[in-house]
Amino acid sequence: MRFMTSLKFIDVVAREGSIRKAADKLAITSTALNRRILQIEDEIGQQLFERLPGGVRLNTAGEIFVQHIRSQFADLARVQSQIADLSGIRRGHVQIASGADALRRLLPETIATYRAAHPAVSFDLARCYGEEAETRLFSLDADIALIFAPIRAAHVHVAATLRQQIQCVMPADHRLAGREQIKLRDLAGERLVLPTAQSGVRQLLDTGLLRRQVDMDVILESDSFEFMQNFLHFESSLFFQIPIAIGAGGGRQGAGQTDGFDPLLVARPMDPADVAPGTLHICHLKGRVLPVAAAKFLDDIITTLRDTYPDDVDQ
Amino acid sequence: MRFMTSLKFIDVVAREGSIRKAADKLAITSTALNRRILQIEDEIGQQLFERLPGGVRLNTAGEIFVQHIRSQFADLARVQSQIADLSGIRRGHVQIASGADALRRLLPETIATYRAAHPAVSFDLARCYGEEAETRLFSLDADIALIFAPIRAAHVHVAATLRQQIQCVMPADHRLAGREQIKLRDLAGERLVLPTAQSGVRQLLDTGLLRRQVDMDVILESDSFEFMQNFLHFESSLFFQIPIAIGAGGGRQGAGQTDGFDPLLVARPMDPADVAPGTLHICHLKGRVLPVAAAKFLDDIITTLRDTYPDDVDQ
DNA sequence: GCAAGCAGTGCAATTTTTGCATCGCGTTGC
DNA sequence: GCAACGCGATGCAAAAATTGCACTGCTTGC
Repeated sequence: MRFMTSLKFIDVVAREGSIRKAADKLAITSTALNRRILQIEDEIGQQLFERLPGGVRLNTAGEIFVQHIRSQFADLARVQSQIADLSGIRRGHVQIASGADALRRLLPETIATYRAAHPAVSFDLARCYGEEAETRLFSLDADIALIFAPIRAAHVHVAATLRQQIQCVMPADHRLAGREQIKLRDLAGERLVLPTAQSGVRQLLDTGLLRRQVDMDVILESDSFEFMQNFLHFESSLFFQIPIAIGAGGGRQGAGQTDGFDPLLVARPMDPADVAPGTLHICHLKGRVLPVAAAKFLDDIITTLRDTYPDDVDQ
Repeated sequence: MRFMTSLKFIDVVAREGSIRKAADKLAITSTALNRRILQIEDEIGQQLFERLPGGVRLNTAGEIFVQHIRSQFADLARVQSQIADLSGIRRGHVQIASGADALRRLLPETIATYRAAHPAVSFDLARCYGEEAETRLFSLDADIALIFAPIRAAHVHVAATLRQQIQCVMPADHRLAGREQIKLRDLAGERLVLPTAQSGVRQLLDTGLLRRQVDMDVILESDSFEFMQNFLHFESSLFFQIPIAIGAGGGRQGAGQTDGFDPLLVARPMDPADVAPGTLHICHLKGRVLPVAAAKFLDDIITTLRDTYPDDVDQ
């Protein structure tokens, strides 16, 4: 897109915080880039960057302008996908910011199904925590965000929510494996593997644990569910997941064994009285018209979730 | 704005319907313009124009793309005015599509007041009838529209409305000048000067006249209120206006004589039972964020109207 | 069937953009 | 406190793009 290059350049400089670094990334010389920026500032009639000894930084005008640039790019993508849609084949690119939970099973499955129907659509998955996901929506680096945590920013529109009760995952021969539900006091003396403090699952657990003085043995913290799950094969301990991450059916949350999930492990729900259910938020930027591909995929996700967890989806 | 020229070119070609005519208008050769368009079509990967023997015409993809281009321009204007606002002085340009009614007194006064406070803001006034005003909003050739007629299109957002009773204007010595209200049957035998059929005033009159079989003498039709008003100096007759066009105060609609209005003429309201009150709609494009200058002016207009006609403004 | 008007194209002139070398400036590290 | 470093800015020549001219092929209207 030749007619967008200058704008793209500004965006990159803003992200890199330095003309030279941005020039490297864009494979041109810093002088060429520098002059393009000077030229645009001249045309706008306003400085967009503060010149600092270590590089450049957006000033207020620049912030406004860069936000405009990003929305132009997002809008152009939407228009292109709309135009491509005219020819029957749906083309496009969908950018998703998601927590680790949804990346395990929900998104791989949903994306595969979607791509089977629309092979010309490509995807970009960024794993991140709640706040970063919201930032990505705002900077238009993500079309859709799946956040298992409260929504903070006002600019986020929640298209649907899914209630999820935290599951306790353990070896199939664990002493608690027979229980229908796990209570917090059952965890006393157990070896626990917990997600990092930023994780929504962890925050819900912490809230529950704060109220009750349960003496526990936290042997490990990790931000990788895959690691934690595999760790259980080597040392008998407990870790925590939400159903979408293990593919557990909604109605029969206690079913434990689920298709494709590790056969040596079982999942048992925590008692809702002890640990409150969390909410997965499926969001996009408020006021934004999504590209057709992204809009349709958003639809698909919500439909999939409603089919799987008919009672827990709200819109 | 160098980085927008190619897009501007496409917009002009779309409007002109011919590359050569557009090239003339843009003061470049048709070959240069032709190649820019071919290049962009190439970059988009899609034809935007159908080539006809007599010129070019947008195809569906082109329609979508041109709409995108126009919204980009409008958005750029908004961003620029927002950036200019940072430096304290409000700059900008406000484009208004309005019926003749509001152009007579309301807009001159309101714009003058606004410009006294913000001299760096310029205005563009296009006189047009309801449907064209809606089109202008959609093609982003107008930021704000004042329409004294029903709103047809779904893409128009009505920010405020003003009820207006049609006034009958006559020489001060006319036999009806003594009446508080004019009834349709009073018009029997009178010489009438009517606005054109497209006018909202005319449509309301016609609706009223249709129900009653009043025999009238239409001696003149015109789309110029100024002409009609001056005509009354030479031949005693009646014409019709709404209060905002003659600056009549709201509560005392029967006051007749109003500041600055022709001293030889008086205005008397039509009986609402005979001719229904009309509605002035103050609108902008739905979903659009107006530039600061336009947004503030819209505010000013509504405030002015509410001050003048406290009981007749709805929001 | 001929003139007029249209979009598209090859080629040379022109304008714009780029890269190199270099400057001035502020920070960092010894 | 001074040298080295990294930053953005600038003069100038090379490279790349855009442009204008002359011309083609096509359709329509007279």
